[in-house]
Amino acid sequence: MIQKINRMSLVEQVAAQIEELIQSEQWTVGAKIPPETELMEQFAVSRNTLREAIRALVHAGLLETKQGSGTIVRSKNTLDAALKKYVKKATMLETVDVRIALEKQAAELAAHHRTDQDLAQLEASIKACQQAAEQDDVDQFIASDINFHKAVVHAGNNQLLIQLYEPLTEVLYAFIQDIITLDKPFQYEEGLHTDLLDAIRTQDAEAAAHYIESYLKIVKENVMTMMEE
Amino acid sequence: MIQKINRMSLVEQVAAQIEELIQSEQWTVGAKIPPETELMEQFAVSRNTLREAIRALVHAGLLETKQGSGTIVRSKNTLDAALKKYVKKATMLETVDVRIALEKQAAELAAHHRTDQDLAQLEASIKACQQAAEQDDVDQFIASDINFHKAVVHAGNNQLLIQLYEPLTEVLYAFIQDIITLDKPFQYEEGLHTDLLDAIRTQDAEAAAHYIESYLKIVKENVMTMMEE
DNA sequence: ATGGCCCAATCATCCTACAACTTTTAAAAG
DNA sequence: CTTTTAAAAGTTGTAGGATGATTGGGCCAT
Repeated sequence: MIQKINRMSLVEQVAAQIEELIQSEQWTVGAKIPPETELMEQFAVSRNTLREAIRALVHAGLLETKQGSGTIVRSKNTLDAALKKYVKKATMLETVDVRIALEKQAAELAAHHRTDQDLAQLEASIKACQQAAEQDDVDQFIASDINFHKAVVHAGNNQLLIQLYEPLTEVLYAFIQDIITLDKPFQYEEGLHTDLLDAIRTQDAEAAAHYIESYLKIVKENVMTMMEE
Repeated sequence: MIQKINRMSLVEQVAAQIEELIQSEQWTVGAKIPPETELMEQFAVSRNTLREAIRALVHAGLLETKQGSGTIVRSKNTLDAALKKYVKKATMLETVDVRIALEKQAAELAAHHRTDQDLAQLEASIKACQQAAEQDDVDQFIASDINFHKAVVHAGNNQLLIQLYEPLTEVLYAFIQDIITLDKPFQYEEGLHTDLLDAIRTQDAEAAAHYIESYLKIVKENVMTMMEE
């Protein structure tokens, strides 16, 4: 059996290797990578070739270059960057509907697959929400609330779903902030969280999906009223 | 309010312009773009700068270069390429669960927002399935079936959701082929499609979600039995 | 300490040259 | 005239060098 020769261009090879370095966390997010001159030697390619590879990853959102300063690792994967770009362009209403879709499914999966560790994480998130609420710390509360929802999605144990969900949260952060601060003197209804937690704990998928739905229905209504203004 | 100075590099500017050309279909998918020498003049930048811009878009999956031949437009948007890459790496089980999440939500939305045009498209897809089934044309049937599900998602009228769903279908195509050809002498249960169509027509969101769920549960079970082998 | 200046490091852009590959053209062979 | 072969032209890939622009740190005078 004769195989086709895999003729990857040098640029692609270099880019793939750098991606691998980032993926394996040998180059960690936030860290500065070696300067061009050094990388030229290490990869044994010309300046042009190296720069094209780096530029490709910069455009993909994995790296960020600053003239005069250097190049740093910005993100671990491409999908995250691409999704963020798209979510930003989408309307808030569409984003919420997608969030409902993903989070509902995640909650059902969580009810099936949740581990003791997942439950502990969920409880910790709820406790953080309580504390933030007691101290009237709105920012902290939003962060904790989002952490709770992230924990639900993580408990679902579906990597692809997690990858898709993650970028949504960041975009929603600013929005939720608006709702809470604008809408009403913010008060924490703990029941929304604990009901969901109980459903996941007792592995009642149907109830878990129901609670997510009723919670996000409120969010959706807030979005729609905001759009009317 | 002080704004940051927008200091876009030449490469970014060129890349953005090319992306725009592709997005606006002035450069259509499959068509060959002008050679480097020509683009250098048009953008009034050096070859390096132009090449870095093109390379970024090649890496993103929008363009494809072949040495000695030229560069062609490969895809209209970045998300599609990035998602495909990720979905390919994900397990089939995870992919199916994500598909359930998106398609269920889309079906509910479709029940609310469907237009007469959407209904006509759904009916046409069902008819195509029937014809393919009568002629025992498996490939054609799978294509028609996928078209039906795409039509459902499109009827949901959520661009972000559509963007996320689209890449899943391609990956699932080959898989569905395996199920049908391998599992049993393939027979078309028209009820699955018509029930869903009726639910969407009568705007019964709950029933629509239910039919999607029961349909995809079968798919999921097939995936799980295949994985055991 | 503060502000201004210089200097080294680093990325940005441009240029030229050549190699590798593809397509077209034209010549040569039948 | 058709087919084959070879040359030529066109296009992308890689290399190396040169200069400009920006950043960050160190030095010095105030």
